[in-house]
Amino acid sequence: MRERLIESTRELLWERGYVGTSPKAIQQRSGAGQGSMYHHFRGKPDLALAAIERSAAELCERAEQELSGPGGPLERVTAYLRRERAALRGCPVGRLTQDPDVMADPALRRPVEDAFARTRARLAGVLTEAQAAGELRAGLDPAATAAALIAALQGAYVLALAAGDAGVYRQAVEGALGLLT
Amino acid sequence: MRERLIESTRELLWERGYVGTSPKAIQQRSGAGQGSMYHHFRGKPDLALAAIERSAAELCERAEQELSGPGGPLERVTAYLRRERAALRGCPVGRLTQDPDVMADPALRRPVEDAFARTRARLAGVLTEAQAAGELRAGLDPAATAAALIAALQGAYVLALAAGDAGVYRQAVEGALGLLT
DNA sequence: GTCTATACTCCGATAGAC
DNA sequence: GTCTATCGGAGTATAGAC
Repeated sequence: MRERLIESTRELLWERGYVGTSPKAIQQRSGAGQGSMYHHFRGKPDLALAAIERSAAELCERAEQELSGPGGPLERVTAYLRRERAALRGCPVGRLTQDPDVMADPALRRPVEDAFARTRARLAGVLTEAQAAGELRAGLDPAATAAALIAALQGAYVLALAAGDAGVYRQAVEGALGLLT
Repeated sequence: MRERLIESTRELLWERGYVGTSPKAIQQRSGAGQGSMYHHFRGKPDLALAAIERSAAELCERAEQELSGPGGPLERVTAYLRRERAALRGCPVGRLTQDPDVMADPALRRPVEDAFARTRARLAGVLTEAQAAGELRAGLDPAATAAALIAALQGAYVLALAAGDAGVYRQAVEGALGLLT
């Protein structure tokens, strides 16, 4: 049951954010009762913490898969950027950033902060490799470029959601790749 | 009073989103009473519509100022990207995109959709000018590049919020400019 | 571990007096 | 135009039985 509660909370945080997710909704989706939920977790923030930590870890792992995968540095960056993502669902971690109650709680906020900091650093590292391999213009600042690329991904979700069209996500990603190569 | 209600709602939508903004909070911030609010507006969605339309219009106008301002095409794009923004407050329009209740209501959603569609188109136009002037690589797709740049801005807010540091916003913007020029 | 009962507050709105 | 009263439901939890 503990597991079902965490997964249901992850889904709801993704779909509706922290303020928009009520204990009752979590119970209904997971099939757990009131008592069960408060037995496993102290309350909504505690449950949210478990859910957020898992989502943040997943974000890092998936980035790591592509950025440490096979192929040359620029190829790996391209694979990372082009990965299939559910554009119209938004980013499960990036979304939390817009939630004042999450950002106001240091415990809830830390996993989000760490996930982006680590991914930015990892991407910057691969960009540095790309420069060393002569695949990328030497004049570019790897850290700033990494920030710009990850920002483009996060913003691509925003534009796709605004347009109600996943094609806009892909367009933005291809635009970023066009600038990079 | 009508005016104060709209402005208070704009602020609250910006800070806390649609789900996180209650009629009571609007009344307290604006100084209006229950009766006053429901006299001027039919309810929360009606008031939110007025607030969202104004914020969306403002987004377009400010973009227009820079993109139609003085200077060469690439210079105008740079001015647009580099404009001083309250990074840690997020984008008042982009934020709404993460709000399922806003996106589910066609009336509330339209201003958001239009604002981004128009800004993307306008920026693509200036990028085309830049290509014509030889200031920008001819191989780039203006529409995709415009989407990528606006996405980078929107995502820069996300990264800055995650890091709790406005410097990250500027870093991402400079990274995008580095790729562009 | 899970269930039911209970509590208190806030949400979003309506009604009618002034 | 604004105020107060009132309302049914949802949010977030605690207590105690099973």
